[in-house]
Amino acid sequence: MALRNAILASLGNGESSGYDLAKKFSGGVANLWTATSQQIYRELERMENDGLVEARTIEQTRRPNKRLFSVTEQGFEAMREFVASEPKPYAVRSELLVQVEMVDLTNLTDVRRNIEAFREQVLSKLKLYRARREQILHGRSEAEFYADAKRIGPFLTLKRGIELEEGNSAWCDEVLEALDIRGRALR
Amino acid sequence: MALRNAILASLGNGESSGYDLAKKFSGGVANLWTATSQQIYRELERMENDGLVEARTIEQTRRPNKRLFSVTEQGFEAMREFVASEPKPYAVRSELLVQVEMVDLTNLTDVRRNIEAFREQVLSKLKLYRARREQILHGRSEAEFYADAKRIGPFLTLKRGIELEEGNSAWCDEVLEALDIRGRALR
DNA sequence: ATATTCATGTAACAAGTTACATGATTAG
DNA sequence: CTAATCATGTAACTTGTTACATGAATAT
Repeated sequence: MALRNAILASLGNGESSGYDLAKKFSGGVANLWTATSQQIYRELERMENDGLVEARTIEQTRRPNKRLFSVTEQGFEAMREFVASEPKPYAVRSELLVQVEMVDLTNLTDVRRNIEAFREQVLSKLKLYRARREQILHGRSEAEFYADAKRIGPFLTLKRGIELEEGNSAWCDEVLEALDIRGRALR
Repeated sequence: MALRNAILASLGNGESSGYDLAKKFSGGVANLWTATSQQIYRELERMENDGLVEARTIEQTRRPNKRLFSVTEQGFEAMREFVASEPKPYAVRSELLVQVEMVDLTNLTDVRRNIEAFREQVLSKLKLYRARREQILHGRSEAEFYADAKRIGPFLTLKRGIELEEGNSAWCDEVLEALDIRGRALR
């Protein structure tokens, strides 16, 4: 019932296929939820049975046919109910953090390598997010945007995504420095 | 196999009971992983069968007996293997972010209320984390700490926790301001 | 008096992951 | 010519969540 709401939120931006949603939820653009394509196809089927979304099939000649899903009035009602409820506390699961926690009990250079690789991923995500931010603002200041725009929700969540990755990036730098100091001290 | 590593990391700080671990993993102190007590008891049992941890029973008179778990040599070997492997990308699941994404399609005041409540939780977590930080540093500068301390891993992950909550706090303020502007513009 | 803390667990169910399957198309 | 993209799904398995159960001790 939780992925369900994330899918509704995403379909609020307009109809899309399971495939499109899967791309958004694969740790990519939408920083608010992660899910695999298998989960999404399964959940879309259930949501269709429950009347929260409806699909129209697009016949394609050179591609497999696709089904574009959109939110029904019942789906919008479900969103209103969800927003009126108290959200569950957020959950973070980071294997990298677990590895860093273990650094003193295992291997410093292994951890270092994983931090460096992560740092690269973070920086490329950040580039994407910032470009998307500029695209949405389209020259307006934030205050102008908040007053004028059709929708501000997706922008506000994008902002959290940007700050999260900026935090990740700064943290990587701090950890790398700490590991340097540590390495010198232990030698 | 993932909660397993988080538990090993936690037991690296010394033996503890399922109950103690459950407290740490219930979204509380350890910002690197969340799990319920049920998951933890189940996983500890499996880990014991697999020889990664061992338990000694403490007989108590006025409390139920408790079992204190500690990492075996096999457990340490498992940690070294894990640290040598590439970590899976982190997963975030935040119902609040999903609600914010929906704000334009539902109800502004409901979202606002949930943000305000979240902000309070964030601030009290921050207070805890910062106190813990000072306690660990114990008057030393970070550089001194990195060179001297027995373990730096738990401190480095705590730092990410602090920055994460600072980010949450700043983001709450921005969202509240955005919703204010929005509210005035829509009136 | 009542709620919270300590301390463990079982059982049922929901959600998430991994592996497999298909098959044409287009970009490098 | 190889890899990636488009587009959908099924099946098996592993995790995570919720509900229930027990029962004394201590804090409000």
